[in-house]
Amino acid sequence: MVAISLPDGTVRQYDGAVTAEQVATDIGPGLLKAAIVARIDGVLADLRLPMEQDANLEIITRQSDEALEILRHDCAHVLAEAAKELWPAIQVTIGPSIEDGFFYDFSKEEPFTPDDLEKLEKRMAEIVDRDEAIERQVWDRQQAIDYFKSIGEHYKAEIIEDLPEDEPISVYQQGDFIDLCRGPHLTSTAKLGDAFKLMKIAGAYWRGDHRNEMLQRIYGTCWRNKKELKAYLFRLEEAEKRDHRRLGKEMDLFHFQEEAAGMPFWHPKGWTLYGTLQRYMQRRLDAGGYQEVKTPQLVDRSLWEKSGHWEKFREHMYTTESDERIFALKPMNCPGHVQIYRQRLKSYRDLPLRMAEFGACHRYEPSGALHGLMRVRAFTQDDAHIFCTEDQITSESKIFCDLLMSIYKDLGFEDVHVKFADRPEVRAGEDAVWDQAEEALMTALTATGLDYTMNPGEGAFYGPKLEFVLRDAIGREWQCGTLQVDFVLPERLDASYVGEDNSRHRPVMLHRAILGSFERFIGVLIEHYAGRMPLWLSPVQVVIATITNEADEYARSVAADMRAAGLRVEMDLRNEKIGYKVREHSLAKVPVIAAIGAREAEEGTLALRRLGDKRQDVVTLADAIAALSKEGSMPS
RNA sequence: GCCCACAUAGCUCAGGGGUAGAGCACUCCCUUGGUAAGGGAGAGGUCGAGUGUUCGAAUCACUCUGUGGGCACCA
Repeated sequence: MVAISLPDGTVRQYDGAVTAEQVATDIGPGLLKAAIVARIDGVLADLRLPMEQDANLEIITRQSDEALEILRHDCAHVLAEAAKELWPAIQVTIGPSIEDGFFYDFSKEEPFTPDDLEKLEKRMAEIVDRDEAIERQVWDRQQAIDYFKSIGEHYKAEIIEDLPEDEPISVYQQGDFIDLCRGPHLTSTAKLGDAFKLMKIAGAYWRGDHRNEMLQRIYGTCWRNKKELKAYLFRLEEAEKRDHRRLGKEMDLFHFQEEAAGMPFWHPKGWTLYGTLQRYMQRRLDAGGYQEVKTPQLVDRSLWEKSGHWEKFREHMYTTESDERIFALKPMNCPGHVQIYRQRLKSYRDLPLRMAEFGACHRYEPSGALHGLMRVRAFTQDDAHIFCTEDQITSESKIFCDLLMSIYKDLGFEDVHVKFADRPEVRAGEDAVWDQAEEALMTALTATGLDYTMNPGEGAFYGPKLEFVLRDAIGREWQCGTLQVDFVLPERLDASYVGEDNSRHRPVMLHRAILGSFERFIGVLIEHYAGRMPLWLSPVQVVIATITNEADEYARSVAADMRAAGLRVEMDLRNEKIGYKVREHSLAKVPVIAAIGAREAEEGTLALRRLGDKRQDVVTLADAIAALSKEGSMPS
């Protein structure tokens, strides 16, 4: 007897081994139809996997998130089957589900064309219509390797060869297509449905290593039903409208051009936004006990050799020669800050010493890495280094995290993804030092109570780091804030302090940035707000738009009064209809339009209209200035 | 850096081996109109750069630069 316990507490008895599919059938046709996969004793498995002993069973239906992942994974398999049918010589490699969809990497002589995507989609639909049963088989390791080699699937054979010895080799067959896969999968291709779409062709290195050959990756999206697919495609379209590169142009904030690839030209409005953000940061850092400094852009290579950056990053540094010496444009501020630190003998009483700089850095980033403001070659970090004792690491880290979260909140970011990146394979420093650094940082992170995920092996070469990650309009992740513990640089650049015991000690350096770079953060900020910045950050806070020329003089005096109150104001006295002006300034994302005509001029009022709002609010000039100044001043 | 695609007016884009087109923006004129486009006229381009093929190249080929999507990289 086999007893199958279901989530609602009921237990079903069977004479012998039974499959989840059978149980679902017994419960009802509705459940069977919706069933995607089973969870047997907490582990996801095929619906047709026989349960030979008592088990806890949960039928995962189409509605669940886990089912969606299975659908996407299956969709990848169907794509691979379609590709094999259309191009028999193609080699299939891997095809996992990912956020919103899946991809599959192929090795193929001729590149895929956009037309191929249509052909593939059509063939995939046919495979779904064929209702091919998807069957799991467990093969002998060598048999599997031989089989995949015999059909020319050398990548598959390589994957099996690299699997742990004790791992069972499971393959899935649908129609004539057999693929190595851990599963689980649907019972049939028909269950996939029709809510999928191939999105784009890309290149990707085999096993993610740039020394390997480049495969052709096809990305697709897959959903439970057409309605969800349509909603997703609509969401993408909407997100495109928030792209900071597009808004940067539309709102006249910045531009790029060929002669300075990866280096933004900030226009007046963009620079106003930048400046406002910088003043805000200055205020917060000042209140946080930081001292602001400024270090040289060009520094002799010898300093970079000492710091170790020359050896590791020389290819990515801009250099210039003068007086037969080689100078590098600074790619970072740390060595400069250590020079300032070293200028006077420091005591333990000086620590923690928090040294901040809005440091303009240049890095020759690989051409393929450039991406609007998010990844540039010239950028300004809101950088700071905290020189402290080992005992102070945890408390300083905690203080920093709190400051960062408070600033992010002011800037409209409530949910921040925190990652803890620990020791990389190639690193400087003893393991004991790493143990200590990681533990101190982890203690601080735990103390903040923030949720985090691990990012194994992704720490800096000199120490572990926290990454504060924000997302852009289409969900791409960008690291903005960071906190790094460093025992190495103080040693290399000989920073020290005199301790209570009257002998010399090495301080620890905490590298930290909150925005990361002004460029990237502003890029994220624009997308986050879809260009509709809060009043205090808006480059233009109010446009005074006249309805007729008769109001011109009043408009000028209103503008003067508002400017005197510190508001950023523009006037629109053009001979255009008010509807035209409203449209234009709305498209430019100006938060407040103050319309004035003869009536307002007469009464000393303004007709205020908030961006996107149909209503207008007629208020006196004095009230308007009081309210807007309050709302428009930066958070403190 | 690697794979694929793209580059035409300030912007968004159409066209395509025989000397360049639209809409918006811009300039001028008319219009002074109460909340997301009033009307008319005009000006504006070595079709990213270079080399080649051709009687002829913006169009075809190649190289380069830049951009987009990925991958790799990210002190």
